[in-house]
Amino acid sequence: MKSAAKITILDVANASGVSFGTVSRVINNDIHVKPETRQRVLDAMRRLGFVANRQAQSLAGGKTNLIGLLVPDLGTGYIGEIIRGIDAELGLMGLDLITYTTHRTASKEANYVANLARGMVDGLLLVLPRHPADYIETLTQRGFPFVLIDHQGTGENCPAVGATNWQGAYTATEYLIKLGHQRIGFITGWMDLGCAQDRLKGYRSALRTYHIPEAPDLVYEGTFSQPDGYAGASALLDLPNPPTAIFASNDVMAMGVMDAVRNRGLRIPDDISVVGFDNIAQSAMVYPPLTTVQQPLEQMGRVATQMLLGILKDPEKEAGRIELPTELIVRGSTAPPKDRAG
Amino acid sequence: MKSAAKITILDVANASGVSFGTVSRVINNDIHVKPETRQRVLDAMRRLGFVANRQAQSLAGGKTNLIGLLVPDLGTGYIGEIIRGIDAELGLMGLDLITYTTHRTASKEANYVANLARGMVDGLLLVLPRHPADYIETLTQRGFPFVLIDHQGTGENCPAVGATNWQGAYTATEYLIKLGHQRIGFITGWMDLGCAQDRLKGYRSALRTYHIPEAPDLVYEGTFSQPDGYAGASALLDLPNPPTAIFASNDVMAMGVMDAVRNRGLRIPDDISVVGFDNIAQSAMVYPPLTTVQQPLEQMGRVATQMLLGILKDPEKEAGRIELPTELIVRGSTAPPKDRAG
DNA sequence: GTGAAAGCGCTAACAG
DNA sequence: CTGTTAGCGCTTTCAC
Repeated sequence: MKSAAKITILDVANASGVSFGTVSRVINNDIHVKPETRQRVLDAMRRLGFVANRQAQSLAGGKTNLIGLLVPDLGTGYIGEIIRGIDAELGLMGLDLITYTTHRTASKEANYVANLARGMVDGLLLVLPRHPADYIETLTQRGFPFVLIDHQGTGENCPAVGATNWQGAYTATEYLIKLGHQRIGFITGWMDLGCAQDRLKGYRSALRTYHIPEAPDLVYEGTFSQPDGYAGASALLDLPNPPTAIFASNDVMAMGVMDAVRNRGLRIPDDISVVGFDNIAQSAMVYPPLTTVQQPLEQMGRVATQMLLGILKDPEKEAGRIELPTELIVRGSTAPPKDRAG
Repeated sequence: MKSAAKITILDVANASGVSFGTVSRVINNDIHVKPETRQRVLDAMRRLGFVANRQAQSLAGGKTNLIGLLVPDLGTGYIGEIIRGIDAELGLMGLDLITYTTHRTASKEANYVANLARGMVDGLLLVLPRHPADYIETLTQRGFPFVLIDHQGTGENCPAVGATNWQGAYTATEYLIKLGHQRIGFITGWMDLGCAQDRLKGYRSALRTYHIPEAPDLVYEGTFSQPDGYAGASALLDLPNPPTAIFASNDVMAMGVMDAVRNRGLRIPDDISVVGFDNIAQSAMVYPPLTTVQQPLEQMGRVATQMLLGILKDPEKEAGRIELPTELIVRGSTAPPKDRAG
């Protein structure tokens, strides 16, 4: 007997006494096959354990039924949530997802994009791309379908879904101000990412609205990772006139902030209020539970996928940037500042 | 000008004045090409923006240079760590990784395996498979290379890497016993997974070693998810004679336990000690930091990948199960029981 | 309805 | 060293 790995439509054709063209029709649910014949082929396929070779299908057919997803990293709840949304939408359409991790390496990113766009997949979903400029032009001009997720293009108008980062940061800062905080520390994310820039802008706008002077030393530049939160908080608390609240540009950094605050024997929220951004699952689990700005991550995945499917169906369709709303989630890590409360 | 998406080796051949066979040699770093010719081809490739079509390469060449990874889920730090290890090893060999998420659906799992094993990838890495029995036999008999990660086969002897789950659970339980705990609650994981079974067995063995009677009502069956930790802890604390320590089969459930404990106004570790398993990044970040059993997740990814590469190179090579050591990490969530300490 | 034939873009012998 | 020639397994015309 032939190895199961090598069963081709030709074997199925022989086994069911039809030409291999007919087998192909059965595979592709072509209507022009007599039900009886179809059944015979189906039986043979099952009996032989036939599985179509995708490489060959795509090479011949020109499409792969595969969507490529490029993510900087996994293991942060952040991406997992987005993927959940993508998977859900894709599953509905019978498309499969293949995920690539760039580990924040711009060269890998561009390389993957080149490969994927070259026959591996039908469309691309790019989460938090680092240097999209490197390849977006190429993608666009060759008409390859793609959607950016959580990227604030630097001018380019391309299909993208994000969240209202500016608004979220503004609202959170405003909330701290209304609580009575005047000195609010801010820890940024990767400043080459639009979302990080927007959060900083939102923070600044809120300060301006409430006529609070911006102190440059209250802004610490981080990279969205936990140690940055720790280092940032340490630096801020070392200031001659330290802040009474710290707003980190994501939850992971906020965890680092909490750690640093506690390690100095200060209490949250009594001595220092802490606010994060994202509302990842852990933010409700830490102690005290973290006040944060929620991003609708799963929904962002869903919407991005829908956009991509739309472009796939009608390549002419113009798709711009969609922004989903953020929401302030107040939990236990924030309170009025001590000097005012006491 | 031809669209960049359609540049084939034929175009490159024409542009550089050689046959397309030579272009293929250049692509594959064949030694039998005059340096001068090679350079000319390389130049043409760059000029035309040529990228080889992977589908065609695999169809013709019989290999894809792609490794498939099947995971139940993403977004738990657990998998992210493993992937980091896999990526590192694969990167060294110039292989790419494509990740599939099964969302714990057994049918999806079997389906993906069938597809992947059929030309999509050269080898398969399966993390925490749910129903490997469904396809392992097929995979084995057709000689398709694969390695299971963190799966305790139910009898089958196939390539796998895991951790010393029994030992880890034994050590942690022993530690609690030596602290003075006599009533130790245990929350299991998915009991159809070997690792979950082993952890339960390790817990039981430790109790037996120290002649502590096993109380069946102290064992709560969970599914590795946070709500289970919450529910399990709630059930255990409702017991007429509640435990003084709770050992959850993973960190995520331990977070749920901590939550439940706190919500009842009890203090950790003063009133209740809590222990987890895995040592995910967050376990050091929660308050109090969690005592847990560390699994060498990244290393598991590395070792599994090395095994797979070994099998890929020499299919005859027999590979069995490898177990990597676990280690107890003592942090702030454990202390002697109150009645004994006080 | 179904068979036959022409590729999809590339690798891998085989000649020279 | 380089050109030539078969396919890889499948989709898609085009006939009948």
